[in-house]
Amino acid sequence: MDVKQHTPRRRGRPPRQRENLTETRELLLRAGLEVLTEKGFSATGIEEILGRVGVPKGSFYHYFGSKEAFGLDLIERYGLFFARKLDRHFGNPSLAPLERLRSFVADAMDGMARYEFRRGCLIGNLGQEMGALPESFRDRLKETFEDWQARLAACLREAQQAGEIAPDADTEQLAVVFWIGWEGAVLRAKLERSAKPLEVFAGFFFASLAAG
Amino acid sequence: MDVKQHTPRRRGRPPRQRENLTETRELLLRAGLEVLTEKGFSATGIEEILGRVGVPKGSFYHYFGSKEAFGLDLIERYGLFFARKLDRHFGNPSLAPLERLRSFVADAMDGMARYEFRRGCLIGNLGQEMGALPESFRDRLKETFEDWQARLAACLREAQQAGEIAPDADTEQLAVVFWIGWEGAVLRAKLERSAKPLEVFAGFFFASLAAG
DNA sequence: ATTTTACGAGACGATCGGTTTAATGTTGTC
DNA sequence: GACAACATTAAACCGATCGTCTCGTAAAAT
Repeated sequence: MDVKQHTPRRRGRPPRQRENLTETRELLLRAGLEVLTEKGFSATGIEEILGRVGVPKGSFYHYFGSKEAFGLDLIERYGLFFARKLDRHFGNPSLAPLERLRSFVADAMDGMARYEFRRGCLIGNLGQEMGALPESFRDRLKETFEDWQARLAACLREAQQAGEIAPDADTEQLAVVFWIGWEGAVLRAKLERSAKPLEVFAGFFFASLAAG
Repeated sequence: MDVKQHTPRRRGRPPRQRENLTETRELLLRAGLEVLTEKGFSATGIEEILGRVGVPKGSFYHYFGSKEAFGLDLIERYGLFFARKLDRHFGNPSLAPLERLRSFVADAMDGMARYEFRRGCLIGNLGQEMGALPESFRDRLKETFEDWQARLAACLREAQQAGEIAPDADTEQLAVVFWIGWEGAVLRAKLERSAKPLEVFAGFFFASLAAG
């Protein structure tokens, strides 16, 4: 032991650590998100994504190990993106807790309208497709929902402390219900190309909080 | 006018009118339903369906004009199958109206459990996939949802007349909400391979009816 | 018997899927 | 500047896809 461990000083070009690994790769992920939220995983070919950013096919496997790895990356990325969005709303101190949820709803409706209700939720899309997806996706998708649920549950607890919802309400369960219904509403909104389903579900949810 | 319309008596082998038109064709539709509720439309190849029933490829295009036509046929078929199921429950005179809805929920949960939560709802599946589907599917899917909604709304009206839910409740809207949330719950049930999401959503829905 | 139609069977072709390969470009160190 | 290591990509691979095509057989009319 104790071989000369003192920096073997490898020859040749060193791998780039950061930054530009966030260039082409970044573009691919961004384009992938756009297409997958619209068409799903199995229905989308890798070439469509490549084509959008003008990257040749051979390059894909330089940046990602496989389509599956690309998908997993996308899930994590989208999960974080969405979690930040939630935090932005749920952590807004200038609104009452329930108003924060309302502001998220309005924001999400806006987001869907911006793309004419063609793009949905990546996690919901892949969840539905799960029967045709690599099994490795399942846990990631579940975790993502659990993460979102936890963030919403925290917001609902605040609402409870503020007296906006009944003190005996099960905020944990309510958070679960919200995401179940919300994903259903996103699905319908995509189908009908309308914000109506989102409105209807959110309306029902808030009304139930008030009454229950 | 009034040409001799009296059965031109076509020559050749007549098409099998019934029964056996419910043979190969029927088998293909049945198998198609199984696969599509599990994997969706785009992820499923026609050969997998053929393979399941041991029918050679050439036969497919004898019975169906295209994969798209097959899908449309399947939608109609599933819509009717499900409508009959709804009628069976919602028309059950031995139960109070709301109990009828509960019995449907129990039945549907059973159905999903029977296949270990691998198969979902065809209409929901295709709705989510809409971004990658022939546009002809959209109207059929919407119509199917509207049909189910109407049937549920009728049941809810009966519940209202029976005093099970508030007299000022908007039964039409409630029916819409139910299917939005239910489809979301089916999605999650498939993802988690568990009946929990179905229970949770149904529980919330009924609680809201009681309170609201 | 012969025609006409229904149905079964599978090869075929064109295309497109994800993936691999080997070659080319690039940027460091020696 | 030479060369080693890394970055990038062109081109090919191979299997699967949907849909077509032809051909063979079955069955009922003429």
